[in-house]
Formats: sequence, structure tokens, C-alpha cells
Amino acid sequence: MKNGSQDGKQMNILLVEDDKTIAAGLEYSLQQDQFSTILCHDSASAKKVLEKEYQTLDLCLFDLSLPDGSGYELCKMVKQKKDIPVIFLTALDDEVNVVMGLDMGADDYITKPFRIRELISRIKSVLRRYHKYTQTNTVIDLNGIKIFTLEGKVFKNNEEIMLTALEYRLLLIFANHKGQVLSRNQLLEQIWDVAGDFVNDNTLTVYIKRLREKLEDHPQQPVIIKTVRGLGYKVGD
Amino acid sequence: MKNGSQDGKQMNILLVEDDKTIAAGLEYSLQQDQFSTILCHDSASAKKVLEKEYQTLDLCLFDLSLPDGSGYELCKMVKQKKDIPVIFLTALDDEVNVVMGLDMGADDYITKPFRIRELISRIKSVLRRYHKYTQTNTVIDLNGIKIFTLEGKVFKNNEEIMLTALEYRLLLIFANHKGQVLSRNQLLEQIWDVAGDFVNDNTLTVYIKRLREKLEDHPQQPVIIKTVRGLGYKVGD
DNA sequence: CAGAATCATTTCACAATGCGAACAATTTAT
DNA sequence: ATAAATTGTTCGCATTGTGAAATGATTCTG
Repeated sequence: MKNGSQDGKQMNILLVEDDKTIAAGLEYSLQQDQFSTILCHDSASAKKVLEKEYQTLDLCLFDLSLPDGSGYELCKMVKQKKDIPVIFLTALDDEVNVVMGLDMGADDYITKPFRIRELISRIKSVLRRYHKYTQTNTVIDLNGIKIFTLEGKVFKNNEEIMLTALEYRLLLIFANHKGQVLSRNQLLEQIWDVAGDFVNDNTLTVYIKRLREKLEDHPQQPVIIKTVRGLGYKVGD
Repeated sequence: MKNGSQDGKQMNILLVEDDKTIAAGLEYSLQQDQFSTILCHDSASAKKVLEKEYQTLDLCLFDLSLPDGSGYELCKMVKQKKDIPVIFLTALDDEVNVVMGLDMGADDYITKPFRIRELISRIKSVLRRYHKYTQTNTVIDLNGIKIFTLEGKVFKNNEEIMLTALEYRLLLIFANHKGQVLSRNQLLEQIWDVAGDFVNDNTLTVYIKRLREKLEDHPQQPVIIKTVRGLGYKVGD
């Protein structure tokens, strides 16, 4: 539950909220969750912080209706400086403006009153998504098979190999666990989101075979996807 | 034919009618049509229900001439508490008073004797009208796709996505059942008000495809609208 | 140690299901 | 009235899941 971090790096949140009670509560909760926070109570001081500290920030949390200026301005300013997610806190009556907020580049918004848990899960979701998009194209190499995760393409000797959706998913699971032995059940669960109760155990075997046919030079003497008898399958190393 | 629902949410009707035969018949028919009902036989008990349950109600159906007090009062009470539609059931001789009822804020009235089908279609029509105007602006988030129910707009990465009416309706159904697997038939029924007898089963598939083309990053490896083979489709979680 | 029995894995062939291109019909806008 | 967009259908192909039989490895047994 407690991990305001992505890939181990602690996330730094700029929080701008004029109601001091709400602000304090929020700050406390965020810090409990291992986020680090910078708190401002008005638009003016927020701007100053933005000027100085924008490099260190990872996400902004703005009250939409601040006493000395709308949160829109702040949002615009942020997006000019650095491409990080912005979430708006809004009162119910502000709702009309939400679309406008999103046009401005906001990434999510949440209406007061809100449950703190909900907010935090939204924060995490936005951060996750963001990292996905900014992610550079990862290339995974498995014994000469190259996987381009961003485009979802797979190459062997510079020739693209066409995989079906499921074959690709299976391959990705192996790619993300290079060198580990994966049991049939582990694989079944990961592919079908369900324990092996619903899906035939043999189905997996068939997919392994199909993958091997497409990837291996000699499918009968597999080099890439190796079977570990009695335990499961293994890829790499 | 059978769907007392708006965008998938079941509608809850408060029915007040002193003639127990009529009341029972009505209740049965409404429930057949997937409405849920609360039945009262007099004004007093109706008031109690209103006090307690008004948040959950979506529409009221009042007999105009109740034994212990006119339906007018009830109507006034409803409108004070929550802005939901009221339909009056009247005897022929009451007609004089209908104008007054409408002044009171009633949304429609129907004279006894009436055909049940007619009543139900009026109910649906009123609900449709109402929802168009009074719906609160909900923002639903599906893996980064944001739906603004009030404006009927859909955004992806802060860019508006143009959906056709049907595509939008389909998406809304998914949005209202996040995490649930919806069978083809369930979806067909909700969209076309009819079980799969009249509409080609594959039509749905085509819409799914069109939606995915607009929403997904990689339509062939869908992340948002997932296929659950043999069961249907699923969105979210 | 050979051969039998047992178990895990692989292969094959098939049926069910889902997908998508292209076309036809309908509705809506101009 | 014409064009454009939306909606619905048809049909062939691809994917997916499964059962049955074949293969291969490992253990048991005399």
C-alpha cells in the first residue's frame, strides 16, 4: 500500500490548495504513502515554486478554484516547463469546466469531497500511465530474437515474425522473466488471469509449440524456449 | 422490449396506487420490464418511503386521487427533495385537474383505463428526456480513456475522440459495468432493446472492432476492451 | 541390465469462436 | 436532391482451445 514511488524513485508532488484543513490532511496522507510533497496555499507562491523547482517535480495536484487565480494558469505553466501529469481537485459546481481543464492538458480530476484512497489510487494510475508513454522503446533480446515492446513487433534475423496476440503475450512473459523457470500454472495464470481451473492445461503446451515453430530454427531441438522437465519452461541464460 | 434502464442502470420507481388490483398488475408489469419498484397503497406510507429512500428513486408514479390525501402533495414533496420525474395516473373525471398537476411539476399523466404498454413507453420517454438534461456530469476513466457523460465526449491523452452514437452507447455500457464480463447477448439487448433475434450477432463484433480502432493503441492487442473467449467482453480491472 | 509400466511432453487435426474487409442500407446533413 | 456519415450484413479467414494419439523420459521390477 505504501509506495509513492516509480522504479524506486520517490515521487515529488506539488500540492496547491487554499483550504488549509484539506491541504494539511492531504499532505499527511501523501507523505504516509511515501510521496514527498511541496505545499502551497495560493497561486502566487505556487508559481514561485514552479519557477525554481520544476525540474524536481513529478506530479501536480491543483485546486481548480484558487483565491488568487484559477488553477488553469498553473496547469498551463507546468505544461510549458515540463511534461508531468496534473490532477485537478474540484468542487461539484466546477464540473462544467472540467473539459476545459483537460483541454489545458490536465490528466485527471477528482471532485470534492473525495476519499483519500481514491485520490491516491488515481495519482498512482496517472503516474503509471505516464511512465508507460514516456517509456523509450524497449528492445528485449532473447537469443537473437528481438522484441520491440512499444510497437509490439518481433524480429528474427531482421525479419519480422508475425505472432498472434496470445503468442505475443506468452513471449512477453518469458521476456520479462529471462532465465527463470516458469511453471505451467504460473504461465496459465498470467495469460488468462485465472488459475488453471478454466483453461485446459494442454492449451499452454500447444502455444509453446506454436511459438517454437515460429521462433526456433529447429523446433524439435529448441534453443530459445527450453523445457525443464517436471518444472516448466525457461527462456534465456 | 425489456429494459427499464438508462445506460444500463436499473431504474427505481415509486408506485402509489390505492386500488390493490391495479397496483399489483402494474408492479408486475414494471418488474417484467426490469424496472425495480416500491409499492405504497396510500399517501401516508408513500411519504415515509420518500423521506427515507428519495435518493435511490428515479421516477414516481402517483394515483391522483388517493384516499388519504391528494397526489399533488406527494408531487410537491418529491420535487422539493429531488428532481425526478413524476407521472400521474388519473381517472377520466379527474381530467380537469390535470392542468393543475402539470403546474405542480408533474411530467406526464395518463388516464385510466390505460394500456400497460402505453404507460411503460411513456415512462421510458420521460426518463430519456430527464436524463438528457439532469444527468450529473460523471467522468469515467477506463485505462486512460475519459468519458464525460454530460457532454457525451470521450478523451484519450487529452485529445477528443469522435465516436458515433452507437459506439458511444456501447462504450457507456462497458463503463457502467467496469470489470464485469458482458456477454454478446447482454450487450445486444442493451443496445438494441431486443435479444439477438433481430440483430445480427456479428454486428456487435464489428462495433467492438470500430471502438477498439478508435480507443486502443494497438487494436490487435487490445488493453481496454478485452475479449473473454466464449463469454463476451470486459473492460477495466 | 532389459523390458515393462508410468508419467510428462509433444504433435496433430478439428471445431468453435472471433475478426475484419468490403459492401448494402439507412439516416443525416447540405 | 445529392453527398456524406452512420449503421447493419455477408462471408472468408485467422485465432484459439481441446481431445486423442504419439513420442520420449524416468522409474520400477524381476
